[in-house]
Amino acid sequence: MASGPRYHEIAAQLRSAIERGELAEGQQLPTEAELMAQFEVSRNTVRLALRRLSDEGLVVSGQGRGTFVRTQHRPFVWNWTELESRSKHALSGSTVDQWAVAVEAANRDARQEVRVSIEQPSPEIARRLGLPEDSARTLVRQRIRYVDHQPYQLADSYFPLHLVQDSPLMEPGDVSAPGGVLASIGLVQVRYYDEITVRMPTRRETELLNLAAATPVAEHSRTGYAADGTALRVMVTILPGDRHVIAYDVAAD
Amino acid sequence: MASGPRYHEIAAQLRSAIERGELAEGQQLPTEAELMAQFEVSRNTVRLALRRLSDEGLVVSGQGRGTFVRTQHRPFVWNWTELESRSKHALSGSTVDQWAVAVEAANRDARQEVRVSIEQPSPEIARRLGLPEDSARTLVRQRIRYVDHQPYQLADSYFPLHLVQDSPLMEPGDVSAPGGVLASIGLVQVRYYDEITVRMPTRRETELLNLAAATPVAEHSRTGYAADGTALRVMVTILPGDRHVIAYDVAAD
DNA sequence: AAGTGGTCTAGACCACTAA
DNA sequence: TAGTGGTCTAGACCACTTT
Repeated sequence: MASGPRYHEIAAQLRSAIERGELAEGQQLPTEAELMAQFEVSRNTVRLALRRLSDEGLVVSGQGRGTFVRTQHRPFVWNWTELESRSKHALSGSTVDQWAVAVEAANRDARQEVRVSIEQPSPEIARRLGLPEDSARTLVRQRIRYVDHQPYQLADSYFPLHLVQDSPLMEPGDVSAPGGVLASIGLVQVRYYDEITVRMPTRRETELLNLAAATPVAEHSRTGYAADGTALRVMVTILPGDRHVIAYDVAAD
Repeated sequence: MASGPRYHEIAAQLRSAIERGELAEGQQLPTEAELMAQFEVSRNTVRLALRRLSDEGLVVSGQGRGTFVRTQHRPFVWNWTELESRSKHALSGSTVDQWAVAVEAANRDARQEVRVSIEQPSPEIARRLGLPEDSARTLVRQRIRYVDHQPYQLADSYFPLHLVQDSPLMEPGDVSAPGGVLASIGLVQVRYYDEITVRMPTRRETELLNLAAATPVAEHSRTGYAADGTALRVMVTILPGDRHVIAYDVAAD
């Protein structure tokens, strides 16, 4: 049996039941009391086993409700090769955010809360924007984005302040323009550099995004450059793993 | 104080000490016995607090050793826009795997174990390769890749069997050729489609990659296409979040 | 009101690491 | 050998959801 700890074995049996489909998605697992009786162990041992499954993202527990096999969100595919050009080539002159366009194209409800502020950039942001660490100031647009009224992602944009002074970007609330807001004030991005890291969410992210236990996030940061190589914008997006797929099209040269 | 559970408060104090740098990277936290005395709680409560920090990826515990502030690996940046062309344009006619080239360019030791087999593809792989789900057969090359003798990533490639029959790809062990192995047998990839998802590792991945608790992974799948639109290859790479950064260059059109 | 998981206690022995 | 975290027990009360 090569058993190891008791709770590993209990977790293995439950995991196997889930993988065989014996416990279907969304179905309730036996209660802790039932598992105590079934395996003849203490409650703590049962809870260790359930915790192990929860750490693997297989189950979720709710106080007063029970423990359930985790259900998959329908993930949203973000193709970062096309995302920006979508709004640029949009036929309508609508003043809707490009993100909202993509979401509503999938027949889902899009909404976002925007907070605008002026801040001294973190060393990381300053580095990406090619700004001096000390004196620089950035315009920050922090958004919380909702799809079908569920929090979906965080997206914070950083602009060198001197480039966007007195532009519409400093207005609170959604802003947009045909061809993109940056372009409308003469700042044309010709290329992007994207970096993606994978990590566990911070407590703040867990609360803002209402994340279930054991839900990792992708931190996607896109730096946009002008033709002369100047960095115009950094956008840092926090994408919960249970509701996003990140996609790219790449030409082999 | 808005306290909530006792162990949340204990975790918050320790977290704050870490963020302030009072507890530096790699430094040992107070032992569980010390924390019991300091906060006047039972051991279980201390362990709940530590577990909370461990779930956030902030600390790691080792039996018999203690609990320590987690140290950052030096992450490896994978630029998927350039990765494939690197070997294609390589000056040397060396027979080294393109991945190994990239790693050794960073002055690190690269090694991989390769297992070759012929399998019926999973529905997901069959879909990506555009093969019928039932009858199809694929050549599978499963690799475990090591950097400086530490497991680093898993990379499984899938080829439609009829395309690579009797080719060098069916040899076990490393294979390569100037310009790429696929190209050397007349299969030229002109574009790729990449998808990235973020999730917790399976138990198997945890063990193969020797992952610390609360280490999420990126699952990167790249499908390569010929000029006529035929899918030639799917490569699924499992990248642990604590040692990888994924990068892309994107042209704004 | 009954039943669920969440928090917490007090104790015990075990497995592993380091001195 | 001493000290660490890992596993496990038995019991209690609390917070929340459902009926």
